[in-house]
Amino acid sequence: MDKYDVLKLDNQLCFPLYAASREVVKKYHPLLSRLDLTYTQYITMMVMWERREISAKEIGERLLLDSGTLTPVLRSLEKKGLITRKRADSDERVLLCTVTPAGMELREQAVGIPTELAGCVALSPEEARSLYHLLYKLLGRE
Amino acid sequence: MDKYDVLKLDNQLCFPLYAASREVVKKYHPLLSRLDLTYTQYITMMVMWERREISAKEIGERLLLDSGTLTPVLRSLEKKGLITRKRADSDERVLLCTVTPAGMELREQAVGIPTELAGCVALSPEEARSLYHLLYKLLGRE
DNA sequence: GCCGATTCGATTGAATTCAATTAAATTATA
DNA sequence: TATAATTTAATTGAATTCAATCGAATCGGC
Repeated sequence: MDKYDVLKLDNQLCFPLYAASREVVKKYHPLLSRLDLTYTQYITMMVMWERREISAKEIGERLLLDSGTLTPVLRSLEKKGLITRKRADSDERVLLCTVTPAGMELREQAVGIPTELAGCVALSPEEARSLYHLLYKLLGRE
Repeated sequence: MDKYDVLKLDNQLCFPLYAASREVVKKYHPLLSRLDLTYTQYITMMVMWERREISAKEIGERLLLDSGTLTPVLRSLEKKGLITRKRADSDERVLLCTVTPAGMELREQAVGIPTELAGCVALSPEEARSLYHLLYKLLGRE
């Protein structure tokens, strides 16, 4: 036991968090490529399916993404015809995003993905619940 | 309760994993910038501090990173004088990385980081342990 | 109305991240 | 020994990711 043990990879909490996140996103790849979506585009569409019309700022708050990440994602979703982007009448600084009918249709093809992915995860339902709560606690959201 | 509930952001396990990973890496940023290291460079140096001499392939296995990510990281660490890169005599395909004296000295400045970061994390020791084990289980490594 | 502060989105630049491919070297097999 | 298969890095290309900065629009106090 020496003072450098705190710097061992196996003693880090952050590393498995970082690695697990990348591994799970990687598992989504084959499923999402069938919908021609990246993972970031997918979670953005999740917000759009829930809210139908929402400002770019609110999307960023929900996903914890800043505009440097979100701006190209939203543009790409608009280019695919899944959302529209327009300035709000009441405040020209606000970018309003609205899901299109084609965007809503995509939800039909996406509905199988969560269960399909759950099959790839080696956690019991209680473990998954426990992990979920710990992560939200880590995010300072409960 | 309709069939689209599985697509709600709040019902995803992957999203808080993805968001928490980015948030925690972001917390490292001010600490690591004092060492002129990015997070990826930091965990690579952790491996180097433990192993002193190791092949690029083994680093990738340890960090779950492929060569497309690792190659520029190793080059950058060499450029800073923290490691050296050379081909193995026994097998020219193997890239051997060795930590330099300057690289070992950097460990002295890094040793405070884990405890400094622990202060930013709102989890009790038991919760942290529990999260650690769940993440390694998710990674299929226990 | 006027001016400074704030908000919002876009832009830029550096670093990841990974799939897919290539190239070189080694090993295994006929 | 030839040839095929495998291993290991490197390269390429597309998409993130975020810090820092900018410009336009709005808001607040006077």
